[in-house]
Amino acid sequence: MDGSALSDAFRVYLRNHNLPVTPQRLAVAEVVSSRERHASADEIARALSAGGRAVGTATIYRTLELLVRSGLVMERDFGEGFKRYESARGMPQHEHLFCTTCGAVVEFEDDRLDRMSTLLAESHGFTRSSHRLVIYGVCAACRRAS
Amino acid sequence: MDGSALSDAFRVYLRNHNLPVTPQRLAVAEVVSSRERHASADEIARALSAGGRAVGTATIYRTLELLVRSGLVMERDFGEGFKRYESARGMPQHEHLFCTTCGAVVEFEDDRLDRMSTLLAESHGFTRSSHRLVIYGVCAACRRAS
DNA sequence: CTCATTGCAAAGGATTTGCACTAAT
DNA sequence: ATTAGTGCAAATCCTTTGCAATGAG
Repeated sequence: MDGSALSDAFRVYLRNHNLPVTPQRLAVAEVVSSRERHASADEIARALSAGGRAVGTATIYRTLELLVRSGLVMERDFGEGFKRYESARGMPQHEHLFCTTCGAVVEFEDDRLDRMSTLLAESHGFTRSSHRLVIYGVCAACRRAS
Repeated sequence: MDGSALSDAFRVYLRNHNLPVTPQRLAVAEVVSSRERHASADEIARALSAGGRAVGTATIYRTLELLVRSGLVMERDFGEGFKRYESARGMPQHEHLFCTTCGAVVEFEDDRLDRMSTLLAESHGFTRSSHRLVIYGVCAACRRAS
């Protein structure tokens, strides 16, 4: 039950900002980093409860806000009506494939998209800060099953 | 105050599906098509009230759902916490630039992105149905003002 | 000790739903 | 006449906030 890479980095971040390192904060960070699938606030709450370390809803949201602000976690929105969170890990900018049948998410990187989006923004007078691409479709498993 | 292109098409859609053509439905369609800026449900409600043709919130949402299902209107989400709607008009698939300072939205088309997203999906075993790209940045006007 | 965090419960904003009433066909 | 739509208000869902009790530094 040693700290994950994310919770270690979060600990450092909190210290550097003179913010208390609490077990709740570390627990939330650990759950986010332990999930392969992008977690929603509700899923994080359930995982913590299931592990006997229940954390209040407000604290979960407040911690997620901190994690996002620290740059350690990315906030995602796949149009489901709520947000999902994923560790920023070593993937600085990446895109998502979302299976509209089972909700599976596949990530991938593509340098061309990064460059292209910057150029597209500039050609319309914008200074690009980031972009978000989600491709919707049906994954191989679901296509086979149908 | 004759029907817009959108409300005319909506009328046809409703007839073809044996759904009643009501003044509320046409009014919502007209407001959506009359706005250059993508409208939120709330903005549509205000516009209708301001025009002396107030429509109940529930009806607005139910009508927007119909318009989306008909393919005449597209639902958009710029991460503001609510959805926006825009007439599908003659722009089949297009991308968005979102100014993080003033909220302005600029639309543009790019065939390469369409083709690229299909290929990217296929290379990961997905059958693409659609994609959504939003580039976040600062528009020329806001950059100048800062 | 002092000040920030926690958790609960209440508040909020967007969207949905139940239901008596009204209108379209 | 039938059948579906409308509007209101209550209900839901996700997220935020107020505040007394608690814990970190």
